[in-house]
Amino acid sequence: MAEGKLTIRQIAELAGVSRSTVSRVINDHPNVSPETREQVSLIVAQTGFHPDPIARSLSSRRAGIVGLVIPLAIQSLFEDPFFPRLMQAISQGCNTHDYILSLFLLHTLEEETRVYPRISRRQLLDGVIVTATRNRDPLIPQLLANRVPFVMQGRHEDPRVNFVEVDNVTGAYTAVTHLVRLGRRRVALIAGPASSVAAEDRKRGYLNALLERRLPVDEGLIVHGDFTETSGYQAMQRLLPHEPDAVFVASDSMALGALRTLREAERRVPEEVALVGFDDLTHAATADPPLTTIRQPIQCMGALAVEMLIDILEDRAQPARHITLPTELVIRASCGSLLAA
Amino acid sequence: MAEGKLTIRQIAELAGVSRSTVSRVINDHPNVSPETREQVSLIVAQTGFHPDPIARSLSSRRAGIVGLVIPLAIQSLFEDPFFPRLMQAISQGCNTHDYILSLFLLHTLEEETRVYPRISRRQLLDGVIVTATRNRDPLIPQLLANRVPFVMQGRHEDPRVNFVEVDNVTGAYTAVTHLVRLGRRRVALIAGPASSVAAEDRKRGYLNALLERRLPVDEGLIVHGDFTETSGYQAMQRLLPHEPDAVFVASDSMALGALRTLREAERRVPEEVALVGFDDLTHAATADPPLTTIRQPIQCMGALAVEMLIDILEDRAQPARHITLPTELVIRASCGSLLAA
DNA sequence: ATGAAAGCGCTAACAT
DNA sequence: ATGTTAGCGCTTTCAT
Repeated sequence: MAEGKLTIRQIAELAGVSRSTVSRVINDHPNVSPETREQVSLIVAQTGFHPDPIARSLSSRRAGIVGLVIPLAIQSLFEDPFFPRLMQAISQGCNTHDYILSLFLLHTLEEETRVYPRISRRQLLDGVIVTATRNRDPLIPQLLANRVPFVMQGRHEDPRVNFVEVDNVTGAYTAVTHLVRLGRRRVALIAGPASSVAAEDRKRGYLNALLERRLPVDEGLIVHGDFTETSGYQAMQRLLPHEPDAVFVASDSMALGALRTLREAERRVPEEVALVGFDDLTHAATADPPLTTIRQPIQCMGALAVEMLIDILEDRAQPARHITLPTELVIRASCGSLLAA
Repeated sequence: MAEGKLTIRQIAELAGVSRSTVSRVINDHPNVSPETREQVSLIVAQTGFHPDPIARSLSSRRAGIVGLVIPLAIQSLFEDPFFPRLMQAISQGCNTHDYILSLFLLHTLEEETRVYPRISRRQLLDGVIVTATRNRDPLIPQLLANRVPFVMQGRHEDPRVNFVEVDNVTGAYTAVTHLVRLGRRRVALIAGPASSVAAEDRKRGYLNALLERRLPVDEGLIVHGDFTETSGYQAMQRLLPHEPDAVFVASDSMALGALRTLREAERRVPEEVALVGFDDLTHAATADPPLTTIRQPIQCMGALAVEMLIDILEDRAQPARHITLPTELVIRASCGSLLAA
């Protein structure tokens, strides 16, 4: 139990073997006789010895640390539970696999330019998970150039990039088609920021649904927010003069904001304006009226991102992997499906 | 620019000096002549050399990594923006000081028992920030025993513990006194979990305010939640039969839940039941009615926690420091102050 | 002011 | 199966 400065050397002396043998025991190498292993393990357990991770990293060239990068965090990190849920899943995955998670939230472009190089240098970090990227995030080419193993949450056009995403196009398409089938003809869109890949895909799904039904695309019915409640509130205000009879909102947070606008404007939901959100956050179910939404498996994405990254780290170079998870339409009151009933 | 395997050794050769000298230049040691420094710096810049942080850590016994521990994260991390905001501030502080932030979210007791020892062993982590603790979190004695430098967000009874907290007692006292002054006589409390230090302090503030005004303490008017919206919703339901004319709710998230209950029960807020929350989250201002609340400086707490920890890391052992930040009563419609106007 | 040399604690050939 | 040895890349005395 006595600490002090316990090293592999002392353990070797106490066990009457060489340091290599202790190292082998610690790292579960095969070439150790059962008795020796037993003996050494005993000493290790008795002394409470734990190898110094830094020294271990220096010789083995791996640190057991995974980075999670969230660029431009300031926009919606505070308000939107998306990132907390993702982080939670990623953290859990790291805990399970005995990796340590380092968090890089980049709030400003200045921070980004300072911190990106440190992430890309592939020192300290074994691999990286990158999330919430805009279309041309400069981090990606840097990571590729430096051969840093990484996985993205959200798709990326470069085929070399590993990613886990959700089928945003189909999700949005499903939402809009659902509204159209219910008889809505002026379906508006509150989109996410133009720079976001997910937002872009959801917009495409919206357009696909309209085109397929031969419905006109009215530019006045398309407005942009930044995924926050406040931006949804403002977007809905801009939409009101164009008299939509339904709105597909690209995130639940924005949908809650839109709901607030509609309440203030005394428009009945879903009778006058039907609403479908995206995410299925906890708050969606308790909104007034409860929000119909496209559920995306956030935690699952996080868990898969970790799995994929660790696979890459431990197997080394494989062909790039792309996983696209399905979404699910969750029908509640806000879309008007339940009006007939 | 050519990478490959750039080490301090190559730089030394290129600059025609010894490795020690390069090390001195890199670390801004005084004993280097201006010319030599100039010369070496030039080579470093030209080659884009960056010392390997792991090797550096091994010799210097410091890694430049700070841990952030959030125990029992599952409860409210998803829903309540408190932690994201705190993390954001802590992350920013780390970025500023060139520390890397490692995140430890412990979701279950099993994870806790597995991960706590790794945190306490003071390998890899230079120091730790611990947040959201329950009364007797076993991590604290472990950290103290191992002499791990750490700072808590939230007070701790052991005087050796450094912490940054908010004056929860006075905050709650202010909220309740405000309600009493407005003529409310049956002021209820939706408290946080009994295990939380902050929740306990807010309860004490509530009790102090009642006692000072010689108002009876009715146990039926005190219920507990877990800081989430849902728990606030349920807590308010339990409160309704006891007919409070006001409620102090220990977090805005719970207050939003309480508001939902009151809306469903068709109780008018603030006319029939006045409400004061705690936190001043973004959603408080946009609630219907807008929520009177006790603002606490979350970001400031985070920033100060980082500053304090880094002071400790770089100055070494000082007497323990305790910072208590003030709260602020933010008056909106839900408390009834504006009824007269 | 500079360099030589001894580690930091561990892993991983290589030798036996 | 076990031990010997040479690093991993850097910092830091200690000489000079």
